[in-house]
Parts: sequence; C-alpha cells; structure tokens
Amino acid sequence: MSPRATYHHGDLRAALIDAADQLIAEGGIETFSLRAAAQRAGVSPAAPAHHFGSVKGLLTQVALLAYARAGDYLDSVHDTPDPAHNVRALSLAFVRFAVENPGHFRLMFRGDLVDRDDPRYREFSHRPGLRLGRAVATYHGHRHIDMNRFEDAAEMLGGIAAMHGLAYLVLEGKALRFFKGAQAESFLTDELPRVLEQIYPALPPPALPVL
Amino acid sequence: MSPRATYHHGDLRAALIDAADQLIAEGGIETFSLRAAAQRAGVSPAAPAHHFGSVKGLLTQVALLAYARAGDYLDSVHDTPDPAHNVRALSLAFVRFAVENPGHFRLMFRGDLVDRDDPRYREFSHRPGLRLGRAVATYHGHRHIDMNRFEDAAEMLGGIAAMHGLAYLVLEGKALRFFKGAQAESFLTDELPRVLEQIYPALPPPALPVL
DNA sequence: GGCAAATGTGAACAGTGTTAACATGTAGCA
DNA sequence: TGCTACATGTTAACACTGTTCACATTTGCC
Repeated sequence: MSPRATYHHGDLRAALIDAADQLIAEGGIETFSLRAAAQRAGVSPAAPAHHFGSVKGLLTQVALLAYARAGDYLDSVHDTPDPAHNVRALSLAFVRFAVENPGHFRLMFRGDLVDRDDPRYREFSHRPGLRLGRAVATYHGHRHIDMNRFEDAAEMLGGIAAMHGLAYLVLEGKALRFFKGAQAESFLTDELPRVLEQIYPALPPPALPVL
Repeated sequence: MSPRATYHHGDLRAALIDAADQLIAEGGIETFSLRAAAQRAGVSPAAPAHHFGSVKGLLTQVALLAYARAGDYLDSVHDTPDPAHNVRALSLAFVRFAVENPGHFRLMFRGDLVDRDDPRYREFSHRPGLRLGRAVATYHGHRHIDMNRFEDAAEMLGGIAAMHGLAYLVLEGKALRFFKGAQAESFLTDELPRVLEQIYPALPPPALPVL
C-alpha cells in the first residue's frame, strides 16, 4: 500500500474490513493477522483498535460479509414447484459456497474468532439456516411453517444440520473417500447431486383435491 | 509441577500428551499453549520439539485420544434389533460426547491444528463416522453394506453429515433457539430425542418372509 | 477561533512457537 | 570397562502476534 498523503485515512474502517476480507480469501485464518490487515490498509498496527476494539471486532465484520455471501449463493436458487428440487438445490449451493470460500466458511463457524453477542451477527448468522430450514420443512409436508410447532422446528434443525455437516465434510475432504474413483474437481457436479437425491428423494405427486 | 530429581524426565512424551489433554479439557484450544503444556509437565518450552516436532504433532496425539473417547461414547450404545433405535442412540451419544467434551470436539475438526497425513489420525478420525454410517445404512434397509455401492456410500455420508452437524449446532448453542422454552441443561434429554425420532422415524415392521 | 472528540503514530509489553548451540544422561559396542 | 553415539534435556534468542499507552494530528462543533 502506498503511503497516504493525508494523516487521516478517510475511510479506514471500510478499508480494514476489505483488507481482512481479502486476506481471509487468500489464505484463510492461518495467514490472517491484524497487523497484516493494517499494513494492507496502509496504516499502523494500532490503528484498528480505534474502529473495532479488538481483532474479534474486525473478524466479526468479515464474518457478516461471509454470511451475506452465503446468502447470495442461496438466493441464486429460485424456488420451483418441486420441494425436493428446491431443498437439493439449496443444499448444493451451500456446499458450493463452502468449497469456493473455504477461508470464510471456516471463519463463520469459529466461535472464538467472532463476537456472537453482536446483534448483527446474531441476525446474519441464522439467515441461511432459516432459508434452507423452511425448504426442508416444506419438503416434509409442513405447508404452513410454525416455529412454535415442535415438528416444524425439529425438521428445520435436522435439515440445517445435514446441510452444515455435508458442507463441512466435503470442504475438508472427508466426503470423497466414500466414493471410489470420485474426483475432487467433479464431486460437486457428479456425485453430490446424486447423494442429495438419495437424502431428499422425489416426493409422490400431491393428491388432487376432491372437488 | 515440582522440579525433577533427574535431568531426564523418564516419559516426557506421555506426560506432555497428558498435560495437553488436560489443558484442552479445562479451557479448550483458547487457553492451550505449547509452553503451558511444557510447564505442566515440568519441562522447558523447547523440550516438546524433540518428541513431536511441532505443536501440531502434540495436538494430533490429543486428537487421537479425543477420537478414541468419542468411540467410547458410541461403544456404550449396544445394538438392538431395532435399527431406528440404534441410529438414534448413536447420534445422541455423539452429541453427548460433543457437549461433554467441547474442547476436544472442536480440536478434532480443526484441520489447521492436527496433522491429517498422520496415518493413525487417518484411521482414528473416520472410525466414529463408520460406526454411525453403518447404522444409518442399515436403517435405510441396506442389509449388506457394500461401500462400492453408491447408494450405501451416499446413505453413510448423509448420516455422518447429519450427526456432525447436529453435534456442532447443539454444542455451539445454535439448536436451542428453535425450541421455545427449551433449557440448555435438559435439551439432550428432553428435546433432542424427539428431534431424532423425527429425523429417523420408526420403521414399518419387516414383512414376514413367505414360507 | 478554540476546544473536545475522533483518528492516526510509535514504542513498548507480554505472550506465542520455533530454532540453535550446548549440557547431560543413556545405551550399545569394542 | 571405556568410548562413543544418540536421545533428551536446557538456555537464549528470534520473529511474530494482539494490545496498550502516551502522544500527534485532524475534524467537527459551539
């Protein structure tokens, strides 16, 4: 980063989030450091403290970006009349997000690196789950989802767990070994859709309403 | 730790693993440090290098212990003739392991802290999954499990993903919010079994073989 | 214009894992 | 037994981390 002309940065807060976001994208948490982010933003190591308090504060903001990006992946899936297709496509999109953004994915679920009490984090962090959870509940025939109904909540939790676990296993390379001859590069397009078909089989056609 | 009488420790390798294991149990990865483990074993900070190379080497050994302990939880579940009961009990045991050993659980899945190329790690780390995976495949009617069959592998992967995701969500406190009025202390005994009943419903009784 | 608050710097601190040179004890071999 | 490797310990140093403190500079408001 070239040295600044002015003593004040102008928009250091945003610049630091951007720098941290890049560092996470490039090398994950491993290569990230607060000092490296400060340096990339062209600022001294002590500067971030004024804006974020501690490194957790900065990483929490990066995590918010990550959750929003995961949301984008899910939003790229458009609802169809087929609930089975919907839930499979959402799961696949989430796994794709994990594989294509490994550093961010790992950050999102590192409770020691983010401030879970941050109200925006609380909100952002369970949006993707809600989106998929609703699709799963719908798949299981719960037309009108009521979070006060135990069955609906259980269905959502189960669906989110499966999605999360699947993304983790695929990202960390623990899914591949189950499939002889599967290639890491083509797993998402070849094996995984078939796995999802098995987890969420096609539903019987809805009974026609009696006239 | 009291200073040693002898210059050599005697069994430093085991003592270090033990010290690290305790530190992980007491405060998780957050409070763990190589120097703290060395101090607890009554030895200088440089000593561990001779036995484990780097901190990863030591933590890998702790992770092996953790996987073995998770295996104990699963082994405490005895097979019954009811596949639904088996798979529910195994899932529940795994979640119980996570909640009762949070530091170890988090370590096990931190790819940056363990040496995944360690052959013993490779072996230990997918044992629990195999145990549950088999139960899930059996639950889905795959009597003779053949890992070369795509359907069996997919069933296992799905089951492991659900179990892993469930343990993560419960441990990190992200499951509770779905259930109004649920208490953290009683979640494992009250809500979770019912959730598992919904994920793995009772099977229809097997058709009697035609004589 | 003046003064408080916001936002930057530089130096220091305690902590980390790792390394190098060296000390000490152990074990095997002539 | 004596000698020699080798294994296993120590000490001091290194580069790195996040954070804090006193201080510099700029901004914005009365």
